[in-house]
Amino acid sequence: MPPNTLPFDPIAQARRRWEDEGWGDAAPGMAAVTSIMRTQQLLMRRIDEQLRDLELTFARYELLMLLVFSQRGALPLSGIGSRLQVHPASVTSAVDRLERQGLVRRIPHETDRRTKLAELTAAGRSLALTASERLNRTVFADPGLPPDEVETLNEILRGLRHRAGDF
Amino acid sequence: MPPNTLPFDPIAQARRRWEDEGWGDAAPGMAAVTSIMRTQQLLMRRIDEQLRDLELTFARYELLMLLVFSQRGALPLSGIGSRLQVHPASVTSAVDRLERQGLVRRIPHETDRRTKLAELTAAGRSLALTASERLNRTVFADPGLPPDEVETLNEILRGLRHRAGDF
DNA sequence: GCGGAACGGTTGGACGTCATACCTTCGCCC
DNA sequence: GGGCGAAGGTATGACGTCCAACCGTTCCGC
Repeated sequence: MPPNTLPFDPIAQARRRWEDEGWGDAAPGMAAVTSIMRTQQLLMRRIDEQLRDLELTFARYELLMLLVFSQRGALPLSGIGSRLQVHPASVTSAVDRLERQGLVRRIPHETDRRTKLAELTAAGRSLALTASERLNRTVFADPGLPPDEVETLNEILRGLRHRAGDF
Repeated sequence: MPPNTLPFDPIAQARRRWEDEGWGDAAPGMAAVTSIMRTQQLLMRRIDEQLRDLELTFARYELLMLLVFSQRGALPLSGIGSRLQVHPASVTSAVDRLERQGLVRRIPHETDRRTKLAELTAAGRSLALTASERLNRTVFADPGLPPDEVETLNEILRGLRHRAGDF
């Protein structure tokens, strides 16, 4: 991992260059998009670092938590895909790995023979809670922002996601 | 791509479940982190869709733009890595592809024989500008937020990145 | 000066994501 | 009720990211 610290803000610099180039109308949006990308990268590293010794990734953690909160402890793969907004092939791949790890089982749908459900195992449920406890403590409880900015961020991104067709 | 639109905000739902679980102190941060992840996913798709027929990805586009703005049109691979905050292996891989596409050339460093520079070709510079024009028009000029929220977002994320050691 | 530490880059492997193509099963409509 | 399109999953392959290990080069301290 590159824990390098730059001597300046690369995004502010890019924004100035955008303006110099005559792209002033697009400069704020460029900065915002780039900021999101970079922040995601930083957070993802921080999270995966916490999950590494549990042999989980954020993608698989999210999938597990989805099952934990799904009462029956089982969901059709298609449901997982639309809930997490990822490609069907990604779901297949994640469930494959979780199944190999013994955290999830594939079971047939009651009536629809096309559909398969991913069902949480006891080990899967237990590991999901361990991981949650750790992420809550080391990342979510202090994401790196004052509480009022966390809320502002949530509101702004909620609007963006809504307009982007997320929900 | 899953252009699926959910009938509710999945992050708001997750937040409520976090609170029900007794994790209220971590709930806002969890929502913020998850929002960043999901927003990045949406934006990345939107961008890659625009770049696809130029045979570029956002990662390679960023690398090209770095070179465009580097006066000499050339930078050491290590410099690219620390500027974009990506692993050296990722730089090698991106430059490999750009070189195959004829957009970049690897040239030796004047004095340090360990170092290689990635140098923009004429085709690389031209394609970078075409891609910029398109992204400015289709994404950056309207990222999906009102202008004041774009600025607020930029400020909040600037702080987060700073405290995360980005610069 | 010289020997070991640090640096720059590459390689190979793991994982996540997507696109495309394909198979099975379901559902609907004539 | 038969056929055809849609839906659920999977396989394959491309790309991006990281880690761990490695090689050659440079730097530095004794």
